[in-house]
Amino acid sequence: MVIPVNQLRARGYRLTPQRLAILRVLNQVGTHRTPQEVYNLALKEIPGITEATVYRTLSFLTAQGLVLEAHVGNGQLVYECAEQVHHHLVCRACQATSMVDYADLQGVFRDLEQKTGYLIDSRHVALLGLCPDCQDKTEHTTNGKGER
Amino acid sequence: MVIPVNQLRARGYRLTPQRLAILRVLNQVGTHRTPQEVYNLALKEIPGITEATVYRTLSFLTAQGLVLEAHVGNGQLVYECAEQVHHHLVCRACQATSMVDYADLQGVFRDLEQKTGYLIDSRHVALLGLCPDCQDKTEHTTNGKGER
DNA sequence: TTGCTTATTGCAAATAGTTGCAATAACGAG
DNA sequence: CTCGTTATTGCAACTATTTGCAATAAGCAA
Repeated sequence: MVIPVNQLRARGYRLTPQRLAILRVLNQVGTHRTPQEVYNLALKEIPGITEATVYRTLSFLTAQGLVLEAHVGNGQLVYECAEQVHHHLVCRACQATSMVDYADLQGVFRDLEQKTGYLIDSRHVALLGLCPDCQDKTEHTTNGKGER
Repeated sequence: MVIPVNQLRARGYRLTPQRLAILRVLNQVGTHRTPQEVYNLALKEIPGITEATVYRTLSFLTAQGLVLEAHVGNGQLVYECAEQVHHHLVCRACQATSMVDYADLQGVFRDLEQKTGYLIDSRHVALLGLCPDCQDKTEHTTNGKGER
């Protein structure tokens, strides 16, 4: 993937080593990254980078549309590259995530836009649920705390 | 709305004044509440209640399905009563929210469940976008920072 | 009603995330 | 290449959220 250098500069923003490093980190792997993970990985490239910068850069990149932000499960904020439109299924028991490129969802969004007049830009929705494995496991202990 | 006292007790949990107060707070108004707001309101009923308890109770009630949790906009965690299945459209410019009781979304979820085997229990999805008003406003200044 | 078990709370310390501000450095202009 | 403007960073203080642990009190049984 090509880092959209020009996009940033064209909009009057600056292309700093910190931003490049963070983009590179997010490009490395195709999965979600928490701010802490991003920080640790970026630290290898930019030894002096701070957590504050990572947090600020992540929301900046999100605002610029270069990065997608999602709340996975319990409330963990995660980030990943805004390469293509896709969604996630997250198992609330085992935290497994599957990526869903679900065209139909887009269709529904489009309908919704027509009905409400909203312009929906959620290209990254995380849906909570139970994966097949955990459905089996929790069939008997519905409590989540054991039965005592 | 009736607080489902029995549900909690039946599952072996206890019905404490703190939990009742928090449920009452969330029942008072039909809108989202941040943990801080819940804390402030609960404080009026239970003078000694702590923030830790509020946070713990909110996630407890969420886990029990009595309360819905959603990330609105920027990453604010908000809670509200789990009265019925519905979703939200949140304008990322003016923070306006509209409630959507959108049966079609449920249909899509059902399809997804069939394809993936997941059991989806997201009954509260917040979709980000631009409301009609803000679309007009931002037509000219797409930057969000002025143009300088 | 009294006592017992143990889920839940409050407290305080720990961790996560945000923000103000002065110093730094990107990058366009000359 | 050098300079000036100002976006961005680092630092440190601050706010938000989580967690361990001992004390408390729900709710069952007698």
